[in-house]
Amino acid sequence: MKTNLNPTDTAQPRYRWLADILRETIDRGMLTDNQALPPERELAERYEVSRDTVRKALRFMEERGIIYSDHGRGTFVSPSIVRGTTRFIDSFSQDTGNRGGVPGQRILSIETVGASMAISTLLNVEAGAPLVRVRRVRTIDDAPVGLHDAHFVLPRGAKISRSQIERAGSLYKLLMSEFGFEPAEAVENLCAGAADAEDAQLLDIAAGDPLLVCERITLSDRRQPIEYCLMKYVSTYRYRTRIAKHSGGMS
Amino acid sequence: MKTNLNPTDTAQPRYRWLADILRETIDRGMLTDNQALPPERELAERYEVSRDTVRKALRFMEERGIIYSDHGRGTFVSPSIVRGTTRFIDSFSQDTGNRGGVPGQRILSIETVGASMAISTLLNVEAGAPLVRVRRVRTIDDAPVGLHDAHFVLPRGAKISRSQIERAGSLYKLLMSEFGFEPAEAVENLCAGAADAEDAQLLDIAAGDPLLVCERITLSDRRQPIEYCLMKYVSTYRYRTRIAKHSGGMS
DNA sequence: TAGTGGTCTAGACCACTCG
DNA sequence: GAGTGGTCTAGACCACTAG
Repeated sequence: MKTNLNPTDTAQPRYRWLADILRETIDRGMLTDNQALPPERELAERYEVSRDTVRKALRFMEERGIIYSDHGRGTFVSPSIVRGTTRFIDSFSQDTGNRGGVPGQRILSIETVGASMAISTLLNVEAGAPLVRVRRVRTIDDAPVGLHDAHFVLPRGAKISRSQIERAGSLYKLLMSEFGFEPAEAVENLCAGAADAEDAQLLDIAAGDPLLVCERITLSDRRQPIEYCLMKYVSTYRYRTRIAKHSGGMS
Repeated sequence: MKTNLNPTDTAQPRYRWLADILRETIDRGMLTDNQALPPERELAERYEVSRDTVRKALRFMEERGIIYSDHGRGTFVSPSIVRGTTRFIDSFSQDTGNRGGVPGQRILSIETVGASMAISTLLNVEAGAPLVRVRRVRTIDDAPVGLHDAHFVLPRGAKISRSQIERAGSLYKLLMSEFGFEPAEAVENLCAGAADAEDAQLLDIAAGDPLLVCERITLSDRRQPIEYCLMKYVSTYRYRTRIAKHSGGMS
């Protein structure tokens, strides 16, 4: 059985390899909205893997909103409205890219501040502990759409500079490559707000205009809070998300 | 092996039964934030199931933000900030209940309208096709917090009445029990908006005040769009969501 | 090195859908 | 009834983490 005809075998599990193949088939348009994929047993035979491995690939894709399976009927391609709606961390650049816009940023300030009571509690540090605060204007096609106000803990003595961020291309890439920052999960809290004078000036809108306010806490792989970010978006900005079925009584 | 000592065996799969047990252990506080669960092999032995079944239970819980597993380290209880943050359909009543508030509603109108171009496209019906439109004020502890404006297709000739909704307790329960409405997935689109005169009057705020605007399209099990709902929330309302790690290059 | 989760297999049987 | 996905098993081996 051990056919080593696995062309993309760069330390990648077989189910991921299969998922990539199926994903490409869909992306190429060979399979479109609500069309059925081949049955699991057929995929297993065709790609010379066990049915369990096929199922793992399918579940992997289902979690990402690419396909869905119905008991007794088959497995189908998710309609395009749904596909790609799953949110991931660092959503701004990704979302913007997905929608064909060019994401950009203007760094307003980088400073070390003492943690406020509110933020120190969230980040699980002592009030007054030194935090790095980075404020930025986010842009899409050079138009300002949002303000990001990020607070995070850096290793003692570590510093961060404007040119470093620009060189890395992204604040998060820099934090990950240089400071062991490894986001695993995040919790977001959205609400409506009104622009104050400063927001208005930076976003080129009027004071009092409505804003989408999003607070985020990012957790490390060990589930320690490592970042708090306050984001404010103008009313043209869209936050998309997908809600999967509540398959069971577990809240 | 077939130990039939499965106390909660009401047509429930074994992995769900195990998940329920583990979930209860956590809810009771026997296991708290970031504490390790017993190893998979031990759970398998203790509960007399295969390791694969244990893993299925753990993945089921992980999807719901209750636990997380780290390769080589173990499986741990998610911190409480994260637990219960996963969004499901019919989020309003659930969220409100979770946060200790009493969800309520005031039905403003129930009418049959012709589908607008925008909505007909989304719901995949012809422009002008008859749709049922239900407008409601949602309340928490009797205070108005949001407006829901739902549009959906009903079987030909079917009608819906205020008393029916009130009897069923929930619009969605009624749609599910009486009209074969079976939501499987939904896509939400959030942005900031400003209250117009009518919004303001209904929500007891001032015109121009910021609102959290949320559009939702609900899909059936066959992934046909069955409902469009426009929701507007006052600025004190919080929309919480969890973002899982982007585990892999698949967008 | 010991212990943990991650991947994979081959086969069995059940539950559901649809003609 | 034929075909589909869903559950479950028993065992093997790999990959990662930590003392």
